Amino acid sequence: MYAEWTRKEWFTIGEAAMESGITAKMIRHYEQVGLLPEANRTDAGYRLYNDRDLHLLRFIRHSRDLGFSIKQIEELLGLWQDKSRPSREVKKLAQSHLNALELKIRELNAMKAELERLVHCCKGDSRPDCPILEGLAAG
Amino acid sequence: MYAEWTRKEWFTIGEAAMESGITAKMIRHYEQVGLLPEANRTDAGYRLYNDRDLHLLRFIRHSRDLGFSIKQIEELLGLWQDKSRPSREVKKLAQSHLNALELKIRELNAMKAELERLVHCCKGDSRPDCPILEGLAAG
DNA sequence: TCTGAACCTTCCAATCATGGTAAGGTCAAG
DNA sequence: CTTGACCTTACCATGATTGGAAGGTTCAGA
Repeated sequence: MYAEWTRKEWFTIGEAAMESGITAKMIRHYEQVGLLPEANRTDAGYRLYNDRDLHLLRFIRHSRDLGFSIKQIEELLGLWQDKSRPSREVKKLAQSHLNALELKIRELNAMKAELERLVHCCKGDSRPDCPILEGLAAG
Repeated sequence: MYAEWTRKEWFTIGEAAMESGITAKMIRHYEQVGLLPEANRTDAGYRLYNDRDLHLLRFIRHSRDLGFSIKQIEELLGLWQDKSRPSREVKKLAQSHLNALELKIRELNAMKAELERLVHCCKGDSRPDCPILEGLAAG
């Protein structure tokens, strides 16, 4: 046998967590709710992850970073693994999430605008009269 | 006694819900978690609300509409009822929530921008190659 | 007066993603 | 062989809201 450089084959859940940016806690959780397949185990019962698993974990992490829900990520994973999916379906899912994001942003911006209005009206000194409270009371 | 027009004195929880825009369910909940004082009751145990209570409920609703948390609303109510509060304190609370709102908006906008980028790259047809999935896999 | 609808009550549970704790098993290094 | 860092499972908590179940009350119409 020739000595050759190989990357690490198996990772504990802690290492997988470091690699993927998902906490060990959440990895176990994702497995429990069926987002992840059951992990391989050592004789002692420790979970073991390989490169393929890490790839999956990173996919999940990036999806979560974009705000997809667990249910949506489940769908994305299905599409990802289905090599014959029509990209139309992926785009539809992404577009739908994009719409939700935009709606949420609009809502938050409306809150922000109104709150800014109130905050700008309030002197913020030691006296009690406060347009913020008046605004909340009056609507 | 002279007959005089008086508005309704007491409201059931259902009527208070209609008036305030907070569901009866949530009114009970707010009472249970201490946001609201215990309501008056009929002999039969029905909750009864008067104009003052409705005023309070509306204050809560408007606060909630601006995205304040229950805990923050509790503080706001305390300040509202303290006629000698310095408006500084109200403004501080509002400003802090405003900062949180702005942070959240920035996060959502970052998600939106990245997701838009991916969506724009994806043809969304019947073929399987999909930059969205590739983007999620690559990060 | 009976009946049924529309109220009301309390309690318990689920959502979603995440974090925390406790009580214990495993493993490598000193 | 002990120590400390890891791992295991199981359970509980968060925050705001919603839902249901099981039961009591009120009120209008027949």
